[in-house]
Amino acid sequence: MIDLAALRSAPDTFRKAWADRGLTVEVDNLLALDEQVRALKFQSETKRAEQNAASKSIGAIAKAGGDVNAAKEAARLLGDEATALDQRRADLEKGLMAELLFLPNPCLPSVPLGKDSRDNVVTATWGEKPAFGFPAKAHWDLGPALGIMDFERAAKLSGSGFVVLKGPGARLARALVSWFLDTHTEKHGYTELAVPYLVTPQTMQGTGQLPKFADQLYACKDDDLLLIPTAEVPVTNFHAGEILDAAQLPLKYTAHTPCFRREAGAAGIGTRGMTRVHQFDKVEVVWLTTAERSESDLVTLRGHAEHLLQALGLHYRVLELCTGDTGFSSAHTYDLEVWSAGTNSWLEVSSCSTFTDFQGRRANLRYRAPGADGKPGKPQWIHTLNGSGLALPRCLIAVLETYQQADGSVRVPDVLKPYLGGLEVIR
RNA sequence: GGAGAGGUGGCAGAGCGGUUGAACGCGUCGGUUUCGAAAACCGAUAUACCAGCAAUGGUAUCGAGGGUUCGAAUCCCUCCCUCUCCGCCA
Repeated sequence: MIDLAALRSAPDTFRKAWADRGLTVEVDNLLALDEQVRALKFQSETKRAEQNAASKSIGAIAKAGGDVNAAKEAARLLGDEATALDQRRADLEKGLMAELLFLPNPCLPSVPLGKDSRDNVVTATWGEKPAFGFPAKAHWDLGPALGIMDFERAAKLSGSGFVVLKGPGARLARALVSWFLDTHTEKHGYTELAVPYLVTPQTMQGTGQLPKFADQLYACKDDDLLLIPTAEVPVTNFHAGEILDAAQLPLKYTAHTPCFRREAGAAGIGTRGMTRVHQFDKVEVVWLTTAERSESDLVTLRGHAEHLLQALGLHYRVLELCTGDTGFSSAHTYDLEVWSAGTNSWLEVSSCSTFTDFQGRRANLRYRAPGADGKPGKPQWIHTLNGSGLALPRCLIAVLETYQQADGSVRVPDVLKPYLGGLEVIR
């Protein structure tokens, strides 16, 4: 959620920021609505103050044994007026909020301008495309042939967009999760969380999935709970409503969860195999930090995700997303894309973003730092960051396709061997 | 799921429907004292919004939402959560 006070003081900045995202926002309407809300609020509060004063005097009159009926009637009228004004305020404000919740976070000024993914900027590339002396296969051929990946039986269980991993395939996925988590907690200083996969609508709103992206979420309607599309949701909201001590920051959390996504409207686009499925595992990293350091922390966070790809020996590139392709809640995003040798294409395995105070405001995440005079300062909004570290299916794809051999077997990357009981080759 | 108890400020814990935004205590911060510290004493210690240069004033918030009333932390209803016992269950 954007800051209404900021919108008031610099409407053109927001207008331009939203235009850069390809969005036309009727800023003047918002401001007019805001003005009405504020005026009504002032009026109703003034009335309420008069009523409170009147009520207070009734107590004194009654105590003195006087007649209280006239005063009661006067107070009742004041109360009715205040209620009427406040009702109008509440109606208008509800409408205003409903609009605000649909407005995306402005991108930082440094973000490259652009319309869509074609305008994203490649800022770095690591490693090289693996060279094979044979035609490289895609994972949807390699996996089933090795007997570690079963799409047909998955479809029998759950329909399209699901996969069953089997034997060494299942263990390889588990190895990746374990190694990711161990690396983040032991080398990068993260605290691991194991969180609920079902959350309330309120929680979804905190990170920005609701109200705008309801159609992408699986909902358990009988219980008013939704399946998380990413660990970002429960982890970022973990401290929702709290005022943290500045000395605690930054808080760095990592969590492994399955992620559930309806992928409505995505059918047919890069959906073959397990590149885009309705349920996948992911290790996420989340930072709660301050405005002063959120941008530099984003680079650090991205480095933690990159470290994993490098240690796995996977060829990847870093994209800086343009204004038109940056996600709704994000102000600045780097994507990491790994090379799929079997399909000659790049696959997004991580998206690292700073949300500035956008989620902090929605989730009511604040911190307090000592002021210049040493006394506790005013609460400030927390800046949130997150990144995949990393998304499982596409890492699995990249590992299989990168480490495949002529006979269809797959070598196990060195860092994962301890997690696979020393297994060298999946065959 | 059934029965019961309860949800009040950072914590602990009071609160006849009427100067209660909320006692007392602890904690925290500032000051006095001290060579320094402890102890003691004094004072200050929620959040948001609105008006104001500011001082300050106003409104709201005692799990959430409704209701009764001139007035609700206090009464009523609904819901949520926590705890205890029973049932069920990985």
